[in-house]
Amino acid sequence: MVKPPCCDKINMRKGAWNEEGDAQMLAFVTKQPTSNWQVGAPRKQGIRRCSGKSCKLRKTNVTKNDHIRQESFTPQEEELIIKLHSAIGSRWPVIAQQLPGRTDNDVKNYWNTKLKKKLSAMGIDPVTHRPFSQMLADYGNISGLTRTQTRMGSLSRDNKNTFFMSNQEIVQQETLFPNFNNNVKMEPPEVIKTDSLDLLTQLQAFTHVQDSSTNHEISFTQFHVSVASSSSSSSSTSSTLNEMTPQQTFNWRDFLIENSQDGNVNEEKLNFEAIGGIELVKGNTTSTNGVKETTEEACDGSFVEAMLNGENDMLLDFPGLLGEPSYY
DNA sequence: AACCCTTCCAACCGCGGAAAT
DNA sequence: GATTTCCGCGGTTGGAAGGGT
Repeated sequence: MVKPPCCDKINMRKGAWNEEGDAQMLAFVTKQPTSNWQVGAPRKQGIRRCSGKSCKLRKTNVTKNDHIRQESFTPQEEELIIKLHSAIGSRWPVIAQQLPGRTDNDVKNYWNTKLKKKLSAMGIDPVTHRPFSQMLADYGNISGLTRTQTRMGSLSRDNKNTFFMSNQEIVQQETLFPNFNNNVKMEPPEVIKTDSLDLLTQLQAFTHVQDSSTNHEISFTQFHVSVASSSSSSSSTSSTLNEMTPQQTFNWRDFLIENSQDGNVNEEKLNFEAIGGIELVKGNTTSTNGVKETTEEACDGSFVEAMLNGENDMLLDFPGLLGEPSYY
């Protein structure tokens, strides 16, 4: 047995909503719990729209004036959108979370209609956030690398794209985004402010991958993030940085590096989850008596996302990232 | 005034994963 | 486990509004 269809899509109304439909919809959604208007109930109330999907979207737009900003995006918001898109791609709900008063659709529309063109005009590919010239140059150099080297090379180039632009590109960006090069500088601040943008900048900064045809290595700069103790340690969701009070210092190096307890072997293990342009990777580098071995795999970026959301007890939520302390 | 072009944004479409049966 | 629907999300479309000629 399967679930009955909520909507046969016959006699359903499409296109713009009118006042009558809005009134019906609002009367319905204010009476019903959210779980009810996600299914077929709206149609039973005479609202001739297919499922609650359309109602939900319309409600978002109708109630927009109450809490959503109507003015155009500020340069600071533009910068943040570009940085976040560079880091996590077109995950608009996540990006919109970092922009109070903006919906995911607002951000998406702004990106598609304005920012993509702006970046293209600057000679930067809005998909990879790399200069077109560099992409063309790289296009001829794809052969000859192993799979890992190719991917790590990509990560490296993405970071170069973020941090090491040509003078011409920097001038272009300074013209269009006066504050943009706050992101370009490699050095993360020693003491971290508690807002998401800085967290992202630091995430980009801590993984600096050097790539060559013969080896690659991961390094980072030590710095600290101020985070608060969670008031409810068992829950990691819905806490925001604004609600937190800095109480303790978290050291990235302590988190990322596991040192061997064996005094006879000089070992350390570096765990990482890195933002690499359009890629997210996690893995670890084990160094035994100076011999390094790195494993990597694609990841869903949940760790990065948790940090962006200010989930201060993220270490408890990502035990798999640290893995079992194994040395070999 | 009429037409054309551009911009903006609400709404729709289709996909993939989750949930229900 | 298989099948079907639900739902969230990214991408796209189309109409309204405004500006230029």
